[in-house]
Amino acid sequence: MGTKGDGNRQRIVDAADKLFYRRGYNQTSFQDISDATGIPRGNFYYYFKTKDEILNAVVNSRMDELSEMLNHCEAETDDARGRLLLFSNMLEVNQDKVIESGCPIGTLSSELAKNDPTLHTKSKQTFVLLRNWVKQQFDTIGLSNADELAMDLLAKLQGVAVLACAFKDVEYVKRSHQDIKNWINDKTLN
Amino acid sequence: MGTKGDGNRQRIVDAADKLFYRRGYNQTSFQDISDATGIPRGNFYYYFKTKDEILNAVVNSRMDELSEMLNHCEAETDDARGRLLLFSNMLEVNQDKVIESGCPIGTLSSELAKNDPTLHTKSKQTFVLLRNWVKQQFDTIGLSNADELAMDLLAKLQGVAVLACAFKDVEYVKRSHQDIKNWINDKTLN
DNA sequence: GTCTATATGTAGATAGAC
DNA sequence: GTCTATCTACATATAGAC
Repeated sequence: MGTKGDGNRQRIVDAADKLFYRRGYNQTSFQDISDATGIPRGNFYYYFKTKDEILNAVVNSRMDELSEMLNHCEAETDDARGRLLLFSNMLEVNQDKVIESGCPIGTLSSELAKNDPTLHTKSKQTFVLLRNWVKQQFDTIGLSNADELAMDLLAKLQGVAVLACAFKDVEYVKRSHQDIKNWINDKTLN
Repeated sequence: MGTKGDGNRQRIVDAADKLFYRRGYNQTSFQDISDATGIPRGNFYYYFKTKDEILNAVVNSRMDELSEMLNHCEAETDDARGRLLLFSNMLEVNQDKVIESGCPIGTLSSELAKNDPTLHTKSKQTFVLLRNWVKQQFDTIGLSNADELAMDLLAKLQGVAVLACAFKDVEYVKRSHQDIKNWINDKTLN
């Protein structure tokens, strides 16, 4: 807190964030992060005891950014439907990254599910955050099955992300995004 | 062909298939496959020049199994809707594995998208096989947007698989499978 | 706080005896 | 065809000088 190293710590987290997304957690080495930041490998252990701790910091950082984005959606409009539509825009806004590397939340979760359960649980937190926020929007409208609708919306986004990345298809993303917006309207308009 | 080593070759492929699914391609070592089969590490290079070649053989093996399964769906009924419903049962039949490790096709594709493009292209073949088969079923019914419907169905399955694995939720799988069956009926019943 | 040098383990891949 | 021994590279992690 307030010490000189905080800048370096954040630079490590930011570089790891991008690399974990683009290459995966397991395929990202300390050397990769060192190359990206200019900070020597050995120095990382001053900030983090293990690679797991870097992942922890990355997930926390992602959740902070996500919360900010969701707060922005809330600030834009009082209408829950409008908030959900804004949220769903994420898919098309990030379409290039999604086509290249998939959804950062989904792919990290899928990767870590095959390794350490502790790491998988940590990565899951981002999904929980999303699920609760989306549920809250459906709740506001007064829908009794808000949590199921939240899961359905997240599943739609994840499914599109997996196929968009597999087939590298921009048009598919655009079409699917429109389908999702139609679905949101369908569920939220009485 | 017909030589003594074919049995060992298949044992390697089968063990690698399971390990690539449960631990991921990158996280599976030759030692892991050796432990699973009892065949020494160094022996693998008699059958495969590189690890990539093992992946190639695994994907080919998976496509053979998948083709067999799809042929089985076709043999069961002449009704395209019935075939699609049978196909969608895959989700609930394999629910335990899906919850533990996700969809074998989707997670492999997502993993390899972050590494070698060549490997990703290879893994994509399984998706292409599925897409074409599902499209063919919708075609049979006479739907003009058969390919879009095929992508939509695959996306639904992938989305459910990602979330089922992330949240480890059996009830969610069962409910979503029912939703998918309803969707298939909705699209195929005039 | 920052850096270099290094320890230790294990990965994929090879050589060569049998 | 099958196996052991080994090579080379690189992974995470540590020790200790500055």
